[in-house]
Amino acid sequence: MDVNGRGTCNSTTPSDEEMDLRRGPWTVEEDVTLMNYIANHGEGRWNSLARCAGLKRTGKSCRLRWLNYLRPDVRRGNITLEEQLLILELHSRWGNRWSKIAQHLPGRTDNEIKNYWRTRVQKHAKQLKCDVNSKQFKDTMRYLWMPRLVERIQAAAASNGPSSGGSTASTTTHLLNSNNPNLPTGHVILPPTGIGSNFGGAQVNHPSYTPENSSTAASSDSYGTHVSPVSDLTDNYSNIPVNYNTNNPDYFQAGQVGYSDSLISPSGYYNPAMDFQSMEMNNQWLDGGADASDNLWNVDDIWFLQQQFTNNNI
DNA sequence: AATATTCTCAACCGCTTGTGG
DNA sequence: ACCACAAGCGGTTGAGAATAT
Repeated sequence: MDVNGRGTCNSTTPSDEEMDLRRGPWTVEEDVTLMNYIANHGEGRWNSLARCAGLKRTGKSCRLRWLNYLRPDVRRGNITLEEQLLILELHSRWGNRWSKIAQHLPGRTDNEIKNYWRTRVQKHAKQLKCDVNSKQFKDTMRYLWMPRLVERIQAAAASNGPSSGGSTASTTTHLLNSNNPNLPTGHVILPPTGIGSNFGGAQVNHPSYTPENSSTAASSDSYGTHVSPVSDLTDNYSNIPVNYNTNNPDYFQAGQVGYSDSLISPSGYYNPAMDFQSMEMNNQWLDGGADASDNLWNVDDIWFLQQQFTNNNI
């Protein structure tokens, strides 16, 4: 096979029938052909690239294969805890803007992040019997899941020691810090002390969003994609005093924007369908039945949620 | 061991946006 | 301003793998 695109490329556009276009999984030969062609000619102009390379594929298919699989800087393997945290955080800002989120996770593709969200995050929402786009679930992510991830990252860092690579406390801090180049500017989340939100009577200052970014988060994008109404959490609450009194003080710092809305706010976000009895029945939540990397909540978390829900539902 | 069910992820599809004539 | 085409994006599907029964 001439991997150099046969020298001169026929510029006519044969029909699909003439091309006898292939579909489905790529073969090793096709991968090699595509990689060699791009190595010699660069990427772009995907339709003509496919034709000139002698690939019986659509340009779209070639582009996707290259971007999601063959590109040398594509990172494969499990999503790390830090990456999970970043995905959750960025999704809370931008919604299903997978490509935009992927830009902040070097080597990860939008497809991979999208798959992660669907298979892991939506699975948890399903297990909780609530909608993944519900405020209830988003708050649960923000005030339980994400802090839990931070804990685990820091625990891993502590056990690995400061000199080890990968997940270190400084890495975590870096990821969460506004100086992190992977994060949008002005981004500050999960400082070490203080919790402000009214999470079950305890007010929690929203950790992640400033008034300026909340306005952008609230807007819908040009695709009409749902964007997390994060600003709903911050709007109108900037003057509410901190009144932290939960037994879970370590996750969010007072400051930034006051935030008093909650899972169980008087506005009625508590959903009785979020049934912790059933959660307990589902031992995945309690005994590690799920993959360890997914099992972000433990008995204490669930007890905490139950207490908060109970106290505020009287 | 056989079968059913669930999970994962690569690939496709349809739509929107960008660009050049 | 309009059209055609390419590129990009997010949603969805389906085959194979993994796990449960």
